[in-house]
Amino acid sequence: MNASRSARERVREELTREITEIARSQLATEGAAGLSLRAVAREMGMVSSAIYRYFPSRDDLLTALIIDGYTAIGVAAEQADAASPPDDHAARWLAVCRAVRDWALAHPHEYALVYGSPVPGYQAPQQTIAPAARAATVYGKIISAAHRAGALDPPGVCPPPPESFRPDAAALRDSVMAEVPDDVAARAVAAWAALFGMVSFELFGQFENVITDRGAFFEHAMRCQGRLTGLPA
Amino acid sequence: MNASRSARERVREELTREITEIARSQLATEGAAGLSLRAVAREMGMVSSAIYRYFPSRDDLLTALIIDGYTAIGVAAEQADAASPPDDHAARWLAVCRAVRDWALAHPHEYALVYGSPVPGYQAPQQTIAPAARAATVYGKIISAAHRAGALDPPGVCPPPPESFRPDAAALRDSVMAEVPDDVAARAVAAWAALFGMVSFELFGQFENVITDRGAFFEHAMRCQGRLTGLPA
DNA sequence: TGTACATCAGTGAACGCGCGTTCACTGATGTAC
DNA sequence: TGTACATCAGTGAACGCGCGTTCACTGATGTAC
Repeated sequence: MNASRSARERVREELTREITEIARSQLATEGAAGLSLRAVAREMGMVSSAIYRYFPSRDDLLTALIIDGYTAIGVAAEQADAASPPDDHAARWLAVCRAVRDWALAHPHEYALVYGSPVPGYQAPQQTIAPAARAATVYGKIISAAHRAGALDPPGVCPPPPESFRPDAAALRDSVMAEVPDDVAARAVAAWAALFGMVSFELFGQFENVITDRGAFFEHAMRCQGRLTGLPA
Repeated sequence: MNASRSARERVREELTREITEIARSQLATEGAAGLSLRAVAREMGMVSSAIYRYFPSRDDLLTALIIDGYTAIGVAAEQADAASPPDDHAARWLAVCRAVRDWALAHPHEYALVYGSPVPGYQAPQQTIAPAARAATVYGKIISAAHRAGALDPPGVCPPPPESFRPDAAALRDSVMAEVPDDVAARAVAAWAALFGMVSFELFGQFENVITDRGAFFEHAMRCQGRLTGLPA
């Protein structure tokens, strides 16, 4: 029977989801290195070997969490962007920045899992690539739209990007930020990296005793980075 | 006898150094979470409990490694700065950036230990604060010097920093970048975070399939960030 | 609708491993008279 | 210069722990005739 087969499948999906959720909450208290199949099983009220019906190994569970992490950040970015006035590109950029930061503050260990130091002994498989690009895609669309609308300042302060960046810029145009010229693409990537530099600095404790009002400072820094990319103030 | 007491002490210092060195090399292959006292002892040809004559716990060994890491980055920054023409502030900034990146690429796990996700269950003690500031101090001196020489462009592209940043700016003037106005301090901190954002992106794999010539791109991005701070091109 | 068979989820015991830390000890090195 | 004592480094055994993974099994759920 088709309905009953999918009944079993529904239970399976539900339990798979529950496992990743418990794993996620363990991540939140122990960090990635402390994630243990046995602990997850314990919390599920299962025997540890039962987990292997759902994930063939610990690394596969980690992969699932990484994909979820990237996806969650991507979704947060998408929602923040969608809630902003489409023609106010600077506001959209700031909204995405805030979304990334807010998500990171709310899920520090998950953030560390995807944007922090790699988990030792873990090699990220191919499947993580597409979800990883999701937030960047939102960003790319904003830059593209701003460029197409003629809303981007001329380079001004920035020197031209290196020759060797040309093929990368072409690839970026094909994937996430259509039509933008090389120099805009270069500055855009730099600003994107700067965003995560700020978030990581805050999250990993580098602003301890340095920046008090981190939300306001972050906003300011991201405005500056936006200006660097050519976005209006 | 004083000479002989210091003989014993010299051996002690030597062995302490050897332990941290072996620990460092283990860090390089296993990452921070995989650092184990027993493995260090094994490689020293000692029994595991002997390590406790030198470090009261695993965390103390970690602390020593963190301090060494910050110090090494600080020293690299100092040397790079000292080798640059004192009046060419943009060159000094770039030299420091390159020094940080080169060191990070040469010691990825040590970099991850100090600037990556915090080690789970490890709380950084007070002793790590001073060494952590060493590289930033070099940077602060460059910005101060540039400001004093009148070599910094007016803010231009950047909005003014938030009110709440004023006390932080005052503290920064007292510690690492004397005399600079609030807005310069704010942009300087943002650029500093951007530097580590770039290095972390590269090191933690975010530039995979995105940036090909990472050295050249890094240089370009850091030039842009320098311009953002007001440094000349 | 009922029965024989196949699939699948979960069990429980076990393997083999490495870890941090403690503790009573031996023996060498240093100190004081 | 020699001897009694104190300090210290390193030993080896042990405690108690948790881990990932395998494997033969039981029993429930689903499938085909």
